[in-house]
Amino acid sequence: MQEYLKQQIARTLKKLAPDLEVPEITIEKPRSPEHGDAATNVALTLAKALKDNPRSIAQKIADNMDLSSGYIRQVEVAGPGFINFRFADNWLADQLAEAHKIGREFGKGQMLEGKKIQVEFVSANPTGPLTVGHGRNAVLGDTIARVLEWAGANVQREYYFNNAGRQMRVLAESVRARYLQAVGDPAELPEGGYEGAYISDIAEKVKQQHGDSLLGEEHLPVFRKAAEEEIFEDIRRTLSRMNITMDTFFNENTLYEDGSIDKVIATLRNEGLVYEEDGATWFKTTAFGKDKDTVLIKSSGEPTYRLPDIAYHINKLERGFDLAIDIFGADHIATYPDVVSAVRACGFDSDRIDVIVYQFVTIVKDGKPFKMSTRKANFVTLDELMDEVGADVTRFFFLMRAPGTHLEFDLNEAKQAGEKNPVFYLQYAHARIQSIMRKVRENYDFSGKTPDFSLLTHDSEITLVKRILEFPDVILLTASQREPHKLIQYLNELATAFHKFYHDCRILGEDDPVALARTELLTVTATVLANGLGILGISAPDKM
RNA sequence: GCGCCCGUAGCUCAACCGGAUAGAGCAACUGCCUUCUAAGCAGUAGGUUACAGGUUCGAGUCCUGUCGGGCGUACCA
Repeated sequence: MQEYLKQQIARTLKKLAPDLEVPEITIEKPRSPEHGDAATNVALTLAKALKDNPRSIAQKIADNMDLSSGYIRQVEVAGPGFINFRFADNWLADQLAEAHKIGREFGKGQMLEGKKIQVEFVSANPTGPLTVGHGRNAVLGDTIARVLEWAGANVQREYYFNNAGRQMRVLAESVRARYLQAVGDPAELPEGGYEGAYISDIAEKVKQQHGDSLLGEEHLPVFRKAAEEEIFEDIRRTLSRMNITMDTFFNENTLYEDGSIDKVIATLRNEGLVYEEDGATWFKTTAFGKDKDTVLIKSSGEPTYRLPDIAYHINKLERGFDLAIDIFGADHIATYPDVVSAVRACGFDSDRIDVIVYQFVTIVKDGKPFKMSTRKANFVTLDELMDEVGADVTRFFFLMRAPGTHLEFDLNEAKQAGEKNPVFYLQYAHARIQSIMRKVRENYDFSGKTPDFSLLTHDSEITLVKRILEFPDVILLTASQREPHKLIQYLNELATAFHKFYHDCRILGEDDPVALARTELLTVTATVLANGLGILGISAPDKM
């Protein structure tokens, strides 16, 4: 519908002012229903270019539009120069019939048809279980991937990790220390070692497998490997509980082995952006407006994480993705401009990299902010959270708010959320419909009959139909802005429209034609709810 | 100190990249179950959009400054 209106308006403008360059026309759904079903502000934006007042322009457009299709019932100039449209009922009925025919696929779009997109997320190094802090990243990444798929894209979910650095060495030493303790050796955790109980669990497993044959320091790699495998296994299990499956795991080490790292340095050096000083190798970030240059290789010969980051992003583009999306926490906000600068300096199109920065989750426990640290074992794991509130509520909580806002996660509140939780509002709507469907099947036989949606004339029915028809636009909006909370907001409105319908209109007891039209209206409603919840990775139960 | 993000109802958050009367949920108050799930519906109350200027037909949204919070600002990841 939006597209149709845009076309009509553009055509009208061409007719009225042939020389005018047709601007981007935006169609909005007005906040207030009194302003119609759709509105545009083109007249306001064109006032200057046409040297005419907005209302007069709007009136001319309205008078000259071709509405012979019959889809628009009313065109109206209002306020300072908005043009408001009202949809005709037969258009609604036609569109609903179309949605009904499409069935489970309703809402899928082609905006990103043929595009290869990679979403990289979670990317936590295997040093401990995923915490609530990782949750927002994981759920955002997965949901954005899902909605991009609905918009037509071919999406790959990738997890980037590093199993070789200092972190991992300390982790291995920590496991070894616990192992030595377990076999009766009075060892101590290394400085800055990992204190979590899971370290002892891993040590215990190693002990069961190897007995006390690993006393010498040369066996450290065994502990490292055991820790990595155990923890990764754990992470995978947690992700899967949350309905997340990664397509690929990318080991940072690959970039050293295939020479990408050296190539990046060489290319940047060629561009005059790399130099040596104090034994270290520097990247001239001052050339891109930073007040300091950045170390790429430390004087110890060890690269900083920024170097592989650059190589990694180039690698993504070389793999042929039209778009590579990163899900980053606020702590990375200062580093990605360097990566983008370097990628561009190496001759790649950095517009193909898109970074979504989300603000941190503040955990509130017993009314107080709770500072987490993996190393000090001071954290709430995602598993613990899901044990308390379930995967659906966990996902919903992280998706409810815009990524850019600080999210306050009150554990006590989430735990006692129970039936007060907003996710149940959506699930309840779906379950309620299924319950009606069961009753309808017992009382009616609609086999082979086609619904006549023009019988839907009640206000509550019309509102529900309109909401349903917005779904494809919402998918595209959510996909292009990569903000899942917009979908949640929409589903809330849809559920509200349904609950209102439920309150005002009945099926059981109505004559066949009306009952059939309403039943199939609910079939489509349930489909949209299930599709929407599916994109959020949340279940749509048939019973509650 | 400098850079980025944020500040909207008592609380948690929206507001479709500058549009019409700033909206939901929770909490509070009032109604509605002999009829398809009351985990619901209808209603009341709640606001100087942190503050002060500026830009224009029009600002919660853009620019400047102030205040308050978060994150960076490492030869840590």
